[in-house]
Amino acid sequence: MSLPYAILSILVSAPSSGYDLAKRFNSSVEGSVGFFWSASFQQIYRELNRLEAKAWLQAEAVQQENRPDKRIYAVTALGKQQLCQWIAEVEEMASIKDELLVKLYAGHLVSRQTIVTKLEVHRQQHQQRLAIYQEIKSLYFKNPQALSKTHQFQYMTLLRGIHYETGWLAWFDEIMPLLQVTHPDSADLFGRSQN
Amino acid sequence: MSLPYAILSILVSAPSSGYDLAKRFNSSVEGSVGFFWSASFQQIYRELNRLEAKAWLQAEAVQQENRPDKRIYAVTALGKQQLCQWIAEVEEMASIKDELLVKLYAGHLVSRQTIVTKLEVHRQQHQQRLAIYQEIKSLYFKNPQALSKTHQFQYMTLLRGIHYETGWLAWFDEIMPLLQVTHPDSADLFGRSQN
DNA sequence: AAAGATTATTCAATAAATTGAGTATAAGAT
DNA sequence: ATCTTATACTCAATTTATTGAATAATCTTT
Repeated sequence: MSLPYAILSILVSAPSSGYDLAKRFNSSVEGSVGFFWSASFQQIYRELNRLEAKAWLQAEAVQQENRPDKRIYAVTALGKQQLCQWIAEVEEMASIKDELLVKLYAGHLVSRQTIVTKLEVHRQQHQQRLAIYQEIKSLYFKNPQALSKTHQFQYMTLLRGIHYETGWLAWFDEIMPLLQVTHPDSADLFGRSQN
Repeated sequence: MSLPYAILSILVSAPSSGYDLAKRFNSSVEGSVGFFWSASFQQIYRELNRLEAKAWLQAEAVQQENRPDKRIYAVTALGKQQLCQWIAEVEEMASIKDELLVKLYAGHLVSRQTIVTKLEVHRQQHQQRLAIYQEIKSLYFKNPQALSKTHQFQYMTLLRGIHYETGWLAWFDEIMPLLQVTHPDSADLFGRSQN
């Protein structure tokens, strides 16, 4: 389980409240951290408490005037040491769990239109994500040579996001034509939903 | 949770034992289903029992002479109907949980070599996966136009795997040079591990 | 003949993730 | 003045996933 380490990885360069962290883990706009790790706000708050109890994090209460007060978490020396140790460990390739592909695999059970519509929706979502990532790139990473070490690594994860979304789009463009054509030998000239 | 549906999706075109299913969900060689959904054998056996209890699956005991007996599961009419219903539902984009990218994000905390070595290992793993997928493509999907509907959809998921791995390789090739160069303004000429 | 690998499956403890409700402050909109 | 939205966080029930141990038959290797 890497959620605690994912939290540490962010906090180590940007101390934040649970609320801010949750946004970075869930929104594709803010921080783009959600691209490589996602977690619900309940998960994050629970984990922050655990990490504080283990003294890997320390919290500072911040009074605010225009909003509710909050607690800003920062990584302790111990936390940083634990994070470094974890980074050095060997990790497995990330496993994928993709509902769309499961559905596509069994796509022969439903109408072509059902699948095509789904693919069109997802294509647009990936397109939008890509646009966001490219926006971030052009705004904050205009000159990659001049980045600090910290930002250099963040830039690399952003590039991964861009390649990921580009890969999706290329795939959509390759398979869409396969779906729209009805082949003469397919014995399926009337749009029936069965094989 | 889509594990029950992922199981149904496979069984609907290929009735199998739990053991065979588990292999398809875990190995990148056998069936390539593990590319888009992964599950442990314990998870699969538990789910098979649940699905049988709900009558979405029916099992047939098969006596074998050269191996232990087994139970072959097949999807019932009810199971097929439930699967179709689920496919028609709207699904979210798959969320990603990638340890490597978390570690890369915090890569500034460790030595460059630590990161470079990791990336080289992963690059090779993705290269190998791609080779497997391309092997499957050239063996079983030589002539995409002539595929049955069922195989056409399996082919599309295979293509997704190929695009995915290709995207990883392109990314590795883009970022590796960024890591190996020490910039004159980086104030880090001696390979120290800190920022 | 014994040891290890492969096939085939079950059980149980623990950890983690999901879902849903709930609390509270304050800003802005209708 | 009330409704909605945003900020900020907590608790608890349920479901899922992970981890580890077992059982048992057969085949292969030493």
